[in-house]
Amino acid sequence: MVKNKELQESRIRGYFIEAAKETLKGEGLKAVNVRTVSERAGYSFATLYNYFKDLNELVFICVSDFMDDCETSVDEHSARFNPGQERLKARMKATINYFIQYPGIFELFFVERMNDLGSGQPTARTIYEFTDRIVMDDIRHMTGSGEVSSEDEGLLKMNLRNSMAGLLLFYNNRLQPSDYEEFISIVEKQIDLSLRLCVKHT
Amino acid sequence: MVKNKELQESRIRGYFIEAAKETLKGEGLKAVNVRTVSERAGYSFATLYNYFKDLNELVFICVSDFMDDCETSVDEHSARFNPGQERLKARMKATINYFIQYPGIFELFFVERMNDLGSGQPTARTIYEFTDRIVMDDIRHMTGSGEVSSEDEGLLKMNLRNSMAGLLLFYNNRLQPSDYEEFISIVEKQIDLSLRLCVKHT
DNA sequence: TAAATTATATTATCATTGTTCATTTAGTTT
DNA sequence: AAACTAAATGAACAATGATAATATAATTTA
Repeated sequence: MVKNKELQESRIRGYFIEAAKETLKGEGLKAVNVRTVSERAGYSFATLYNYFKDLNELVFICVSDFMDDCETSVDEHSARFNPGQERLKARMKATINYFIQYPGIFELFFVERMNDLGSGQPTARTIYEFTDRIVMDDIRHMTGSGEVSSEDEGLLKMNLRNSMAGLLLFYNNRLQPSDYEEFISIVEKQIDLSLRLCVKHT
Repeated sequence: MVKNKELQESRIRGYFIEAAKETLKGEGLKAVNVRTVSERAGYSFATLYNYFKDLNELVFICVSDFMDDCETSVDEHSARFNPGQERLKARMKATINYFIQYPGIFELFFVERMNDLGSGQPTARTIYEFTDRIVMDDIRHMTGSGEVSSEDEGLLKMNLRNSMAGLLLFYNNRLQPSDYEEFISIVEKQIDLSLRLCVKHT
């Protein structure tokens, strides 16, 4: 029966994916290697190659899982706000907090160049668009209500995207600023600044 | 004679450093390995360890060299402008162009986490401050002339720093946007936006 | 049910890269 | 020339990604 086989296969793939995700969340990308992940999944390292082309394929399957995770977390943290500026801020902060909580995932998303082959290209676009998707609804809302002009819509999105990536890059990779409190205060300032640029009469 | 020995040693160190820099500029961080670099320097791989603690030490010596390179290039490209807004823009663009020209160096500066040990910590701070140093003079000038309020001085610096890192991160690592022309136009927009935020009556 | 076939998991093995160490080679002093 | 010192190197090991041949388990067929 073909159906059973598919189910079983996808379960085993799932064990490897789960193991890779745990390792990424806990110890980061550097700790993800064929032997560690396979052992965590309960298989020999060679078995991994029966279910994935190579380690990269496995790792980048995790990317889309984490995107869903992150969006869910952001939705939860912003549900109590009305659409618009306040919710936008909440969503930005939730996104940043997600990546702070799991530096390994940030690394995976933004830092590790989508290795070599064509398999990376679509992933790259997905990630790029991910950041826009996080803020899209609220920016649309603000454009709709006239708070943001339609020329500024794209600029705001761009500035939020770039500065968020920059903030996380410096904080996660460089430990700068060194403590979390200070970092959060800088995040606030950066988001307010982006909004100040574009939002009329704040 | 002790002096001779030091000179000879520092020359040989220089051969390794030069080889590492060439490889970084040309093929990027991934291509830098003990054997490649040593061969390029004209020595066996083992010789490298007579002059450097390990490969990381060698690589991070390159960082400060490249910072100097970059600053020189930025100075050249902005020399014809008067201090202030226009020169600031020119310097930002020159910085971005430098890293576009050598994606491997960007990777080295911003992406590769200063590995593990304590040797990384000071380097991290140096790099963080590097971006500020690029724009410092002009922002000071604008504060002095009253174009930028003293509260906004820090915000402008922060936004420029973060958004520059973000822009390069997306462009270099993700090839997004895909062509250079479009990227440059986005860079223009981003810089203008940062300035718009903070500079009075532009 | 036993044999044959297929699917799955694993061990053995190789290639690459960073690193160390003992040995060789070259240079210097006596 | 012999003894000594310093520099350069090759042999070797560990970690990691990957492949392929073999062993094991499951399934089908006679």
